[in-house]
Amino acid sequence: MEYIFEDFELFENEKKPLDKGNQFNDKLVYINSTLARQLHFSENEEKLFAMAISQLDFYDKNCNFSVEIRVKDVKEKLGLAEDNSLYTDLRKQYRNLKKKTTVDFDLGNEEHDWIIGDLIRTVRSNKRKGSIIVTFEEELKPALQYCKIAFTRIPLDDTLSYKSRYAIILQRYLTSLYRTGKENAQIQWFDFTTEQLKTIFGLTKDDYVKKDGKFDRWNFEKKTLQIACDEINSKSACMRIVEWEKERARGVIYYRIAVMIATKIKKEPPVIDTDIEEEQLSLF
DNA sequence: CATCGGCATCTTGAACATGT
DNA sequence: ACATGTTCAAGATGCCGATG
Repeated sequence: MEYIFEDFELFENEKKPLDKGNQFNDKLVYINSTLARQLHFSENEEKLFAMAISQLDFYDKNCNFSVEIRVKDVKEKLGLAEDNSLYTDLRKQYRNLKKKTTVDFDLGNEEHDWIIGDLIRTVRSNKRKGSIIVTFEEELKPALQYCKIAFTRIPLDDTLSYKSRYAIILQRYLTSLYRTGKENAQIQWFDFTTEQLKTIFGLTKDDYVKKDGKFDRWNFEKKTLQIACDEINSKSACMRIVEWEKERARGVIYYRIAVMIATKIKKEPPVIDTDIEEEQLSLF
């Protein structure tokens, strides 16, 4: 599975804003998984990145790939303490974040074979103004556009409320697959092989493999999928994992995940009972 | 009897907090 | 800003019972 850039042109020529509508296709998912494999953020880094990229506007003609972030707002959203170490802590976190935004893609076009770079070029602080300026790498615009879609089509508050990064990743991925229909919040099923799920979660082949070479499925489920589903169900404003199950077909074990996403959110999203009725869905 | 999946518990290391 | 202590999630280990 290699990264393909051929559809980047499509996005360049796309007229409507990338973060409106539901323009996802298989290629997005394809690239998404490549990015997922390369971007391994901790929870806080996921949040800082999502906040930064949510401010990026590709349709601003004067877009200079810089976003100004109010430290006051970051502090509030992440629940950081107001003390002298605030800027020191943020400095450290942004430093780590920048390091982890290194991407390495095969281009395979006539001009270039591949490209290596950091999605974030610089991070500057202006303590007097109380802001931090994040500058993204202009040369990686296509990758940033995919990130923009993937990271900001889900409510920022969902991302910010999760403790497990697997919840953030799973919601992002399921959202990219989910087709919004006329009916609000229909249940849709998605199948993943174990290998696909590991890729989505940014795990390597060797993760959750016992010393004897056997895959540690129980721990894998409990520590990634189960935690992610539980967090989404208890905290997300718009997504519910109705259920997930294992299925064996031709020796390969599939995970089938039933998900529903509300596009119109009423005041309080209902809690999902174990056996949910069709009528209840329309309320959601 | 051997293998495998299910499970509880132990270990470790990264992230976070605290003190200097 | 750095060093040190603390916490907790991720991963490892190994037992147990079911299955064939």
